[in-house]
Amino acid sequence: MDKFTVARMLDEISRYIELSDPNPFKARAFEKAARAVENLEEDIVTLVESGGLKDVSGVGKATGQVIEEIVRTGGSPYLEELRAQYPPGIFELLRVPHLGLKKIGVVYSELGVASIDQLEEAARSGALNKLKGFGAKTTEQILKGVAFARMRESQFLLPVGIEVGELIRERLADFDEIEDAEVSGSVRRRLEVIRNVNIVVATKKPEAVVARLSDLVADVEQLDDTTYRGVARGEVPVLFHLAAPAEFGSVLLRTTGSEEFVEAFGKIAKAKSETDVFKKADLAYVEPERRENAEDLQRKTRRKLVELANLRGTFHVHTTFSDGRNSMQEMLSAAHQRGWEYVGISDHSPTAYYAGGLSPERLKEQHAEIRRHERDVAPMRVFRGTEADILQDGTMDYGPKILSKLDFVIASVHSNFKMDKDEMTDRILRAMDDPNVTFIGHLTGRKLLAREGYTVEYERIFEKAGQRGVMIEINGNPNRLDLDWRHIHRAVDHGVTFSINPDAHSIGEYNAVITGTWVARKGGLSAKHIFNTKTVDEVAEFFASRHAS
DNA sequence: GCCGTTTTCGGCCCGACTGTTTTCAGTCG
Repeated sequence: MDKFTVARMLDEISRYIELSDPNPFKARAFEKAARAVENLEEDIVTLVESGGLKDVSGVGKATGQVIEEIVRTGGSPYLEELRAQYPPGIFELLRVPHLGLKKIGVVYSELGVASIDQLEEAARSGALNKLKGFGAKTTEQILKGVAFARMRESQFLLPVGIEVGELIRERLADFDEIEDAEVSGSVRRRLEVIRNVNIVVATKKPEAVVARLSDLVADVEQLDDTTYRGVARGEVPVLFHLAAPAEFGSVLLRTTGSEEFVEAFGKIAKAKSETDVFKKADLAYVEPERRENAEDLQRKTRRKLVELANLRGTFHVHTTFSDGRNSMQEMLSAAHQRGWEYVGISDHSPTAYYAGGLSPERLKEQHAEIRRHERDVAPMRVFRGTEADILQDGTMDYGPKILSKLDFVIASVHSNFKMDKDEMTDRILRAMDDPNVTFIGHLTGRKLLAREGYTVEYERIFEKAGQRGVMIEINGNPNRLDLDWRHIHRAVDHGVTFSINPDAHSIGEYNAVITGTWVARKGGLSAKHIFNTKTVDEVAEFFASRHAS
C-alpha cells in the first residue's frame, strides 16, 4: 500500500461527502487529510504501525481510522458504504463545465440524474428548470456543457495516443507474421490533441494478422481492403493500415499525414522505407512533427530540430512548499538522477492562495531547505526562482526587493482570465517591463480539452519579449502545451528565446520536458533557440547580467 | 471533520464571476 493510493481513496470519500453533506468543511477535511498523506516523508505503513499517524497535522480521529483501515486491509468500509449510495460513474458528470459536486448532488437526489444522457434529458424536459437554484440560464449553460463534454469524448490528449500506440506496437512485435510496425497519423506528428491512433503494419500474411487484431483491440471492423478499425481502452479508436513490406515506407508517409502535407507531396512512390520515398521524389526528408502544412515540404532550408538530449536542465518546478506533490529533496534528487546540470525551483507567490503561494517568510524557509539539500545533488546547480502572479494591473506579486534577490522569475497570469484581448496584452506587456522578470509562464493559460486560454495579441507580446530579452516558456505539461506551436515562428521572427519547462508538480511530471520538446520541434526550433540547452555557466551568467542591467 | 484554545466551540484559504437571488451559493482558478 503506497501513500498515493491512500490519498486517492480519501479524495474519493471527500467527493462523496460534498455530494450530500451541507457542511463544506467535512469534505475539505478529508481532502486535507489526502494532501497530508501525499506529503508524508515517512513510509505510510511504518507510520501506521508505529502509531505516529495521530501526530500528522490534518489527520484526526475519523480520517486517521479510515487511513489505518486502508493500510491494514487495502479497503475502506466507509468508502464502500458511500459508493453503494450512488450509481457508479456519477462523477462523470464533473466533465460538464459549471456543474460541480453540489449541483450534481442536487440533480441526483431530486431527479435521479446520474449520467450525461439523463442530465440532457432533464434539461430538455424542463425538469431541471424547476429545481431550486436552477434557472433558465443554468439550464442553457448545462446543455452547452453537455455538448462540450460529448465533443471531448472523441478527443484525447497526445500522451494517451502515445501510450496506446506504443503498447500495441510492442505487442505486435510478438506476432511472427509481422515484419515491421510503426505508429503514424497525428500521434506521430505529435499533435497536441488527437482523435485516433494509426498503426502501419508490414506483413506478407494480412489475413493472419487480421485474425489476431481482436487480441489487441475491441470491436474490430473492416473499413476498406487494407484498413481495420478497433477500440482500445474502451474509448480510443485505433486504425490498422496493413501494407506489403515493400510498401511500408509509402503507407507510413501517407497515413502520417497531414492531409495537406500528403497532397502537397504529390505522387508517393512505393518504397520499403520512408526515406526512400523522399529520395525517389527528390525531396529532403521532413521530420514527422513538421508535416502539417504544404509549406513544410517546400521550405528550402531546414533547421536541425532541438532534441530532448540537448536539454541540460529545466525551470518551473514546484514542491510541497506550494502545490507540488513531492518534497524539495525528492524534486532535487529526481532532477539530479536525470543527469541535468541545473534545475530551477519556482513555487507560487502569495496571491495564488489556492495553490499555497509562499509568503516572504516561507520563501526564506524554502531557500534554507534548498541549502540543506543542494550539496547532495552537486555538481547539479539549483537556481532559486518563483512563479509569481502577474496581478490585474500588470504589476508583479512580491515587491522588487524580493524579486531582485532571486535567480529567475517566471511571470504568470492565474486570475481574471476574462479580461479582453487588449487589456490582457497590456497586462502582460507591463509585467515584461519589470526588470526582474525572466520568463513569461504559460502564455495563454489554456487547458487542452477543458478550457480556452485568455486571448492575447501575440505580435505585440513577441515584439516586446524580443526587445526586453524576456523568454517565453514552452510549457510542456500535456494539458497545456502553451505556447501553441502554431505561433512559434512569429516569435522567432522577433528574436525571442524560449525555455522548455515542465511546470512539474511531481517527479513524474518532469517528463513534461519530453512533450515540451515535441512542441518546440513542431514549431521548428533548434537547440540555439532554447535557453535550457545552455550550459550551467551560461545560464548563471545570463541571470547575473539581468540583475546588473 | 480538524484544530487550537484566554480548552470543548467557532472558524476553517481567497477573489472573481455568474446566476439566482433580495443577501447568497456554486464554480473556478
